[in-house]
Amino acid sequence: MTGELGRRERKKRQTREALIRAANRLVAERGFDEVTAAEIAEAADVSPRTFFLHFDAKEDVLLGDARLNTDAGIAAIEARDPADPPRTTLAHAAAAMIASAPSGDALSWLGARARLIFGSEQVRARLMQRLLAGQEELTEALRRAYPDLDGLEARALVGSVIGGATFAVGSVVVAVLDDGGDEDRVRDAIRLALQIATQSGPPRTP
Amino acid sequence: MTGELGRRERKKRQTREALIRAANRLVAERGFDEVTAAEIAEAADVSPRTFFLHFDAKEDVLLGDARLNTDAGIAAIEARDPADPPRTTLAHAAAAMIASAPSGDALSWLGARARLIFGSEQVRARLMQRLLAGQEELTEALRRAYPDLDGLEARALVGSVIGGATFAVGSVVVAVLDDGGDEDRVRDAIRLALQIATQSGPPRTP
DNA sequence: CCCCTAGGTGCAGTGACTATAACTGTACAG
DNA sequence: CTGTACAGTTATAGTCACTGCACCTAGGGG
Repeated sequence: MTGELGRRERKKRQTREALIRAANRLVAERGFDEVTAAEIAEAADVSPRTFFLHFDAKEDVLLGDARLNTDAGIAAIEARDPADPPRTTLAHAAAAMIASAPSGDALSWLGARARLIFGSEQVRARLMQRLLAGQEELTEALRRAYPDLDGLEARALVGSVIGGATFAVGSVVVAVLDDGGDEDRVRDAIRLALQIATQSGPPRTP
Repeated sequence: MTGELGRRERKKRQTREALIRAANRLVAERGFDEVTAAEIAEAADVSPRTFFLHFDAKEDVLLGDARLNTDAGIAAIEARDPADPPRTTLAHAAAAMIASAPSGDALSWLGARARLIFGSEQVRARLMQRLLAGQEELTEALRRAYPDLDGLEARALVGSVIGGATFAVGSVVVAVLDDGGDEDRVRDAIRLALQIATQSGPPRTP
């Protein structure tokens, strides 16, 4: 067992990569709805059945690994500044989840793929669903970090911050893309949305 | 043309009501995934095709009218207290949207149907998707109410508050239902989640 | 060299959703 | 009262996402 991967594992990855590459190309050319899963498989030169052995849903081929988002969020919670209140910690977690990328600069990755991900209502919805699914684990992580927190309160906090950040980012990205915005403007918009979503609160207290 | 509806319209409503009743009964008995759209149509004594003429998706038969949610939110924004900042106004809108009911006491209605709506991941996801779809109109309403607000900022604010409230409520409702909670506990949990989601904000400034 | 296993394949099936064309009762004009 | 336009419904026949199953083949361990 060295760090190297066996031939089997390498071939599996090749197949997966081929599917991702084919999907990105076809969807960029024709749009998500105009491409069938079978076509993606065909373009990657594998059987249609194989597509669904690698991805749980057609949308997932554009979204990377779901664990990645959740793990990034959990890591951010565990790396919290002990002085921060839960909401602030969660704000960092939300930013980490939304920007989590396979490698390299996260916001660049997201900016470049924003058109693919947010260009279809279905893919957007699937992304939301996946972030939602990760909430349970995030709540556990938050309660570990703040043992005094009530269970329902923790859930509400996690949902509030994660959901808020996700919707805020989704909304501005779609708007910028509809306006013909390029990768840079998408990145700036994401930053703005995260800032607004996580600063929160009425200015002072009237 | 009095306030009365013609026979045609009445029959259409009867069909729709029959579908909703059949769906509620079957789903309560067997769960959302174990009921096909064709079965609901059969139980309502209409053709499967008719089902999809009344509802865009199988999930929608449990969710009422999408316009209802959006309109309730817009109404809340238009009825704002001029002294409130945008975020506070949006908090009211979010509460109105989530609790909007066909008639009568909203939270009771939601509490009673929570098991049906939040009992299936698919239905939950569809609800989120619909709330998301209404964001554009809410943003317009918000900008009408606060003309100085920047477009992207308005979007981020709407997404942040609506998404936050939705995820928070969804999360706690599922938790309470999983715990075997009854209608009353669901109502209380919704109230708590809305409060946490809309109070927001780290104590002061970082 | 052999055997077990995991990735991949082919096939047949389920179920959501749709396009199309036809049918039926209602409304309404004349 | 009658002809006609049209909305709601229907039957038919799809398309497409996704799944279960039996099978094949190649990797990798012994």
